[in-house]
Amino acid sequence: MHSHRVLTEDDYRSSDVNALARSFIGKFLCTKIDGHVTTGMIVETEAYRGADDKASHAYNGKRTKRTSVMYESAGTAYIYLCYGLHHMMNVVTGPCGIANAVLIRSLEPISGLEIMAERRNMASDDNRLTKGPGSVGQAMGIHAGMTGISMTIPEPVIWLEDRGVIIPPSEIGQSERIGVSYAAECAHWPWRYFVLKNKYVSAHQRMLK
DNA sequence: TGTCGGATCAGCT
DNA sequence: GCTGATCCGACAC
Repeated sequence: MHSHRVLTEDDYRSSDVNALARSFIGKFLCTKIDGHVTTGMIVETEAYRGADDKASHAYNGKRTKRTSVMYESAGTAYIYLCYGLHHMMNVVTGPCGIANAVLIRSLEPISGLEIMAERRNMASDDNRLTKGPGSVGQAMGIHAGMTGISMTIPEPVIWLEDRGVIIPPSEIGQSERIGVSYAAECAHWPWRYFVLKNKYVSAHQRMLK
């Protein structure tokens, strides 16, 4: 119950990015930046599949300076700037060279609430502290300059932990992904996973079930 | 070299 | 519910 197992490359290597996105629900995202440790339990994720997913930055094998990180080994952090101000935290998954990724959209804050609140310029009990991917990046001190770093090396800056928390399948909801309406038929793929009724989950109104 | 728009959020109304 | 903030990557020219 109180084991804190850091996820290893094996935990990220499955080619089933949806299974991984679902499995990350209830895991813990942790950062240690300038000596400040912050952690939060993951309550919302989305899967992106490079090969055939028009919502993915790596759709159809697209490779640019930014997206080259997505082709790195499983357990690499892919972080990019969105709308010029939001730093989006993704975990590269799947076999090396397969550009799958899981976007971490929301956390339930667990520790380091004061530093999170300081970074967010809001009260530590505000439920917007780690709600939505831009908020997660800001609260955790994650920025695009960190893209490409490994989450599986010793003493990582960003990592995931399994703390033995099991979210029952009946408490996990599924829906279309947020903000990808441009992605044609892929926009409707139900590749978003979230903890039902959790107050840190974003965009409740778009839930399917 | 220039233009376009996005895997968003907070603060209003 | 609406809107401004804010900027770099991607691609057209």
